[in-house]
Amino acid sequence: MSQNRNPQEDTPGKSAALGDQAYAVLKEKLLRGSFRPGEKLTVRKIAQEFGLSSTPARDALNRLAIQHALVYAGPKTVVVPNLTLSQLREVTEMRLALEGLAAEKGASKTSPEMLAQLQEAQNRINSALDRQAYGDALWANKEFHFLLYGRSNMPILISTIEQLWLRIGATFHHLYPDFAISRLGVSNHRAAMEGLQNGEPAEVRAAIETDIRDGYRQLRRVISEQQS
Amino acid sequence: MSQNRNPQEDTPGKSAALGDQAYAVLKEKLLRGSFRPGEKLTVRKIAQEFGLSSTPARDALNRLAIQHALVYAGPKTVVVPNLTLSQLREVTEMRLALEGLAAEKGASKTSPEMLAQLQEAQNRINSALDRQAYGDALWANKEFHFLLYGRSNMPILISTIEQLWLRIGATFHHLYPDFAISRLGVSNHRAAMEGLQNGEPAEVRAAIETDIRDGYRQLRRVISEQQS
DNA sequence: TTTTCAATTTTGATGCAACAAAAAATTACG
DNA sequence: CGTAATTTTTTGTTGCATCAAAATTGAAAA
Repeated sequence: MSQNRNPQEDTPGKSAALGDQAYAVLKEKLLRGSFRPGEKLTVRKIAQEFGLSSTPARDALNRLAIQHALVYAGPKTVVVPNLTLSQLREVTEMRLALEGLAAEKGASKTSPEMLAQLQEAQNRINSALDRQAYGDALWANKEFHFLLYGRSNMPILISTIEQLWLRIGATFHHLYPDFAISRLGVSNHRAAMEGLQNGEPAEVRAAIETDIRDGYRQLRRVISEQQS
Repeated sequence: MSQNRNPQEDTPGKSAALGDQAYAVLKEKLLRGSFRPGEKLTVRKIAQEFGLSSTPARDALNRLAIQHALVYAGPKTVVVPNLTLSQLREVTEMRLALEGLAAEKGASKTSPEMLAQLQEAQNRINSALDRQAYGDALWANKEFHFLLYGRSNMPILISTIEQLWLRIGATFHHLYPDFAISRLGVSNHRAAMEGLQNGEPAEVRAAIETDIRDGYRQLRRVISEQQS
């Protein structure tokens, strides 16, 4: 749990204010899909939960709302977002453009250590899937992707991608109570690592794009069923 | 001056809070490059300037800082950002991917009215350049681009692009005290409109990409000179 | 039973004062 | 005269009380 507002993009100063912690925790829960979409969050409830006054609690919620990690359902009601199909489609197109770019750039700066790290992340994905620990699987999956993107040395790009993940994060919640996640992207990840090993950035990009498209189909199904 | 937090992406509720106005005004000034990069902004100064207490003023500054429209220079000092060359390069690559996408999507949903609006915006750009009113020229230029992007019906994409413009906005400040802006993108804009008229989205995308690259070269020159 | 309207409670926004930490200014020392 | 230490000022953060607006509940009427 980092007390930094954004692990990717440095924030030179900005000591860990009290409200930053609440922000970080909430953000992580949102990313992992721990919240039920549509769940209502109030200043006072957060304040009580974290044991602080309303000012920093309100800060944390506001920050998340600005990033659209939370959305307004009414003038005085912030809720965990529930993506519509058209929003999911839009985010997917953006992810293809942005993560494609990040993957290609990251792949062009490969190293043996990174490959090992990726493999390690993949192992964790597999083991989590075996244990049916879908939350962990999603988490490790996130690490796999951002490990690759991180090599691009493009902090702004990465933080923007993170924003997109934040938006879809809550939707994952629908994924793991009932639905089994198929071995999402195992072969895609393997293809990415192969491309990496052989110094073929375009191949890595293609693999990641396919991975994104596969994930899109999964979520699309969930959202369709959930909307009906 | 809209009291809405984000003109592109709807925010159903969220009445125009007091601090929202300060936020909107500051954001606009940032976008137009009215601030000198490196300029220090303090809570109390903003509070006094807008005639409010520290709480909403602090809110406004915080929001801008989250979006990186302002950055921390120290633990207690937010300043108007001064892009480095590498940041400019990064933003440019992201703009190419994102605005290219938006342009192409927007172009595929063209209409005669839009063409007229674009032409009107272009006229305003030209007249502003004649008057050497560079602030106005930049403003009309922004309108031209977002008019096109707006047709894409992709609000998330558009707000993300706006974020990027927010980041580079302040850099424009260096542009217009001394430097004359060459007729930036006049021919590119014409090419875009032509492609639009002929129903060639790919052509529009190419024109916009060229426009972005041209603008990049301009800013690169300014930043290089300013850094030395 | 359903709908409408009023009363009640909840909730976000704001101003303000107090506090701690960081900046800036000033002084002392080399 | 320049540098380091110290004092003074500035500044962000937080808690809390208050207010207005919105959400919720409940009652009354159709």
